[in-house]
Amino acid sequence: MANIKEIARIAGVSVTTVSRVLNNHPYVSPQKRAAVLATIEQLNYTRNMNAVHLITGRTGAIGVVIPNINYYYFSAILEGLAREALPAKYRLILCQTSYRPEEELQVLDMLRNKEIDGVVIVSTALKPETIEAYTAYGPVVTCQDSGERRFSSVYLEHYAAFWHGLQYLRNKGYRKIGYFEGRQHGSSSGLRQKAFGDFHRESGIPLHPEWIMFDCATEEDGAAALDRLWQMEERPDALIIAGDHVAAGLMIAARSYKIRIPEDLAIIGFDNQPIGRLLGLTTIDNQLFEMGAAAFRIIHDQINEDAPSPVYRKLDYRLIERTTV
Amino acid sequence: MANIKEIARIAGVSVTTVSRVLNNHPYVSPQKRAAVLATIEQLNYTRNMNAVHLITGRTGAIGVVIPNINYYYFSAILEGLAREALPAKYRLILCQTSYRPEEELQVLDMLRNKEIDGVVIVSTALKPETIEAYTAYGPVVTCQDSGERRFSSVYLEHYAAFWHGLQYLRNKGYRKIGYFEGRQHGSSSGLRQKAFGDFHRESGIPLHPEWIMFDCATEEDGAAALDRLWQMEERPDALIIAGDHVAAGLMIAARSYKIRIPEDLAIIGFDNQPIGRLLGLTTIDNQLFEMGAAAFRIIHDQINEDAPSPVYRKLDYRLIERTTV
DNA sequence: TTGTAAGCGTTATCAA
DNA sequence: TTGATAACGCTTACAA
Repeated sequence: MANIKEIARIAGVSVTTVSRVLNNHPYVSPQKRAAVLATIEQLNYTRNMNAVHLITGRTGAIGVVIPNINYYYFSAILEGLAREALPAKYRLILCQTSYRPEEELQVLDMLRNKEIDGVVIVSTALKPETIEAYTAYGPVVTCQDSGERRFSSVYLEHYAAFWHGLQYLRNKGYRKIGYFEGRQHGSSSGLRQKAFGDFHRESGIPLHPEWIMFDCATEEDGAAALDRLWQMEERPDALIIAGDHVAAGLMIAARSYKIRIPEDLAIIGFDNQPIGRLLGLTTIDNQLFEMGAAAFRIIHDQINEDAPSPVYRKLDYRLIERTTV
Repeated sequence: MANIKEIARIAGVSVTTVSRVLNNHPYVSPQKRAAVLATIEQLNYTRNMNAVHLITGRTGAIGVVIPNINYYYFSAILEGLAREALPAKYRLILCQTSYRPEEELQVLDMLRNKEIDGVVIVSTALKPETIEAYTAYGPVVTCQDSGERRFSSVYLEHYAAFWHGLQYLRNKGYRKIGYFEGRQHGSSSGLRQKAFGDFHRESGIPLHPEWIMFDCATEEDGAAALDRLWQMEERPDALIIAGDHVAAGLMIAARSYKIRIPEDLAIIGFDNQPIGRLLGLTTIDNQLFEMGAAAFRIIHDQINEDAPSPVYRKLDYRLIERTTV
């Protein structure tokens, strides 16, 4: 493949001039510019971007740490990210980590290696301290609340949002509340668990630990959790479920038990997913698209600063009343 | 940041020796190796990968052209791709294109620019001729049948699979068949449409064009298409639906019409998605994970050849009988 | 087993 | 407005 030197030679100019044409710099006469462009065309030339990255110290790429692209929660954030990043001419390097720390560190190491200009951590198993150590190499944004750390974050107040949902159930008269959750140990999940505990304590409603089901990640997990619940002697009359798709699985399974919703069992979901809309699921919207979009905007701003201070951006939640409560 | 020269200077060796240590080459004495490693540790050094990419002409990255990560069909292929690529130490550069040719060309241009070592095209709006032009710059694999082109492909026989599904419906006694499809103009979708037409012609079953619903991409589209269908005077007694999630949306909506499945309406889906499993949806499995995995394996093999011949890998489909037919 | 030096293909600097 | 030439940070002949 031709390189810039060859273009220069054939066009009868210096490599500097070719470079200027390539980068739309001023101070190139129309004649030379035309000659260069013609030669580029003729030789079907394009730059070797690795050389550009080397000398400029920039790559125009953002690394994305994401546990699983298959789940709505993550893919919606990613979608928001992509919608902002691609028009801004940034590429996204995706790393699906399944919460494996080695994989997550690999992306952070890419920042160190200069392969990427910044990192967006959608969800992680890493400790905040570990992430902080990498901020020396470039901007890092997480999509979860990590407190006032030395890196930026865009986050939803999971504690308040969950509390709001529980309060809503209580106001509607429900006193026996079950809870389906994804990961047991996770930043956002931990906040929701705390809200669940604190709410019961403060409102004096007795908490049934056996009605808390962890590891509900898929529709089928939701269905299976209902099976377990319905084998119990005492059952809840309402459920709060992290993830509308899990709630959807449960609702579908509920039919075979002839459970009427909300008469026998009220349900409130989380994420405002399309499947929940279809099922009339009452849910809490948490602005997933905006989360991704905001994360990119922060990274983008910070890439051009030399010692950026971390930004903490809180997103609002919103209860969407439909027909399951 | 420190560079290889500085490491060499401080460790008291040449840059070559440092490079050898970095790349685990033989012929380095234990003493020097130790000294180099100690210095690397001490200065918290890592390579600038852009320089490595420049000199080696490799980047260890694969570009992925994917219309939308949010849809199961695509994300499942991506998942399969990631499962093979990441352990092989390849990174995936994801470009969500929404079938915009400019975006798709951008990925192919990255191949030209040496930013990536190969391209996997999950689904595309580009003409095969356009793609062929880029094979000069590196290996390209598509996940759809493009005929015997100058690039590789992993594909499902959509025509045969769809025919199989239609035949199955016919054998079960259904003669009034409707059809929900995603994109009207698409490579795989075109094959399915042709199968639908040919099947009716050959079997003498009258085809009702009004029962063909295009642009069914989401659960809600499936529900809406049922609405339209149920306003008609004459209705089908069976449906073949490209995409289990669309079928799922329809099944959920069917409840409010009190439609019994399969007594009033039989349904056969496509993709074997989890939501379909939950609903007992009869479907056609098309090995999406394997499709992604195979695509990577082909790319991976071809990266090391200098003039690789295209590989055409056909995947098997399988009808999964459940309860909706 | 080690080191010198020549690339890789760009952009940046500085002088003309 | 132009062009030599020096970076950028690494790998790899080739020589020792």
